Amino acid sequence: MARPREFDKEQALDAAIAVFRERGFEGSSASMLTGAMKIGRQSLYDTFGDKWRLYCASVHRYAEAETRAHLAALRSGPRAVDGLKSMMERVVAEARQACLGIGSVCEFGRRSGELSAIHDAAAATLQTAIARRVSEAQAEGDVSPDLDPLETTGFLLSNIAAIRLAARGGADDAHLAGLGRLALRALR
Amino acid sequence: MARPREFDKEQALDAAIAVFRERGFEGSSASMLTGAMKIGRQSLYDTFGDKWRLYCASVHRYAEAETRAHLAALRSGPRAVDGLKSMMERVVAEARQACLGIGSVCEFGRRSGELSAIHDAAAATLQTAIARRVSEAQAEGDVSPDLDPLETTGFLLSNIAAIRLAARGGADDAHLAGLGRLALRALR
DNA sequence: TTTATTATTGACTGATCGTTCCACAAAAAG
DNA sequence: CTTTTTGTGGAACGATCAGTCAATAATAAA
Repeated sequence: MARPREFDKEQALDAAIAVFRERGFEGSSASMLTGAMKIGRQSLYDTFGDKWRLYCASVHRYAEAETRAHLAALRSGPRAVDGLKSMMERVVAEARQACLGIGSVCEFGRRSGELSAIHDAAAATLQTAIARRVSEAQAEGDVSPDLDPLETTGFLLSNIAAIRLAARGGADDAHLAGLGRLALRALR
Repeated sequence: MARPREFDKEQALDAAIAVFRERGFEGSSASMLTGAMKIGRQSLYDTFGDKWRLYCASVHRYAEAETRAHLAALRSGPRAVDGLKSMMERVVAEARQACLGIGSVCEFGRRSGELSAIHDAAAATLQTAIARRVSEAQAEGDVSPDLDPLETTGFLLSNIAAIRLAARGGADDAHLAGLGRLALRALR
């Protein structure tokens, strides 16, 4: 048979994600990418197609990993509100790294259907999980009963983005923690 | 004497702002800019220096106009909370146009001192004005007295960014209005 | 060893990038 | 008129861009 691939595809993708997070699509050159991924230029094109496909694959992988992390935090117990709280706390703790989702939304808006589909899929998964947790928290008396679970979910998701954006803008940890705290306080 | 300038400098800058808002710095080419500004290539370099200086001038002018609009909305009466409310409502109403401030923060983070200085100056002006209004609203009983005015200001500013980001991501008007409403509800 | 597949590398493409130079047209003041 | 300044547009700069081709080396199964 043949010579096996010498580099790990997903590991290389993670390196590409790191570059795209910091520099965006337009700001990342092929040489920056191959340098970070530690693969040859030809391997990049053979394995991932072209720069745009690599970007989409990066956003997709990033969105899946991020969704997984959110869902894991949401499962924190014993009460549903504890899950919501640890979700926000994780966001605050990791806000120093730029978010690829926000970056791609800012850079492309809704111009690319391919990209929008990736975002929408991840957002839908996350939305149902958070909304369920909000409803539970309402039943447990930790979230005001006169809040609409779906609208509240949108509020939380949008505040997650806001925290990451503030971090990108240079806000310090205390400021970020305050934002997380106020977002949760808004639910009571 | 000499021939006067045939185009209006600030009007041309507004056209450049429109391009940068939608495409970012890296995504905007010199030909796109001169096309939108309706000036020759040489006039661009003579008048604004180079692409980066044009971008900084755009961000600066945009930040000043945006700050002015926020301050004007804040003055709405009769109660301080009405000012806060109309500020948020204006943001919701105009969220369909991409925000150049968010775009530049996403694209460059804190990499450029020149850009950061522009943001910080605008943010400082806005912060003191909003914080004053929050304190007044507390005195009038419309905002919970156990909220820190400065922290609350940061929360409002960050939610303004969140609303604009949600709009950039494709959220409909009802969703945006809900975000504005919940952000204000969080103050009571 | 042979064969098949993959990685690496350097040279190269055509395009576009930001930017400069230059020549010429236009307009206002002397 | 001339002078002076400004705008325009074509040509071209070197650099970099994404992407391709081809040759070579490496590796593993048959």
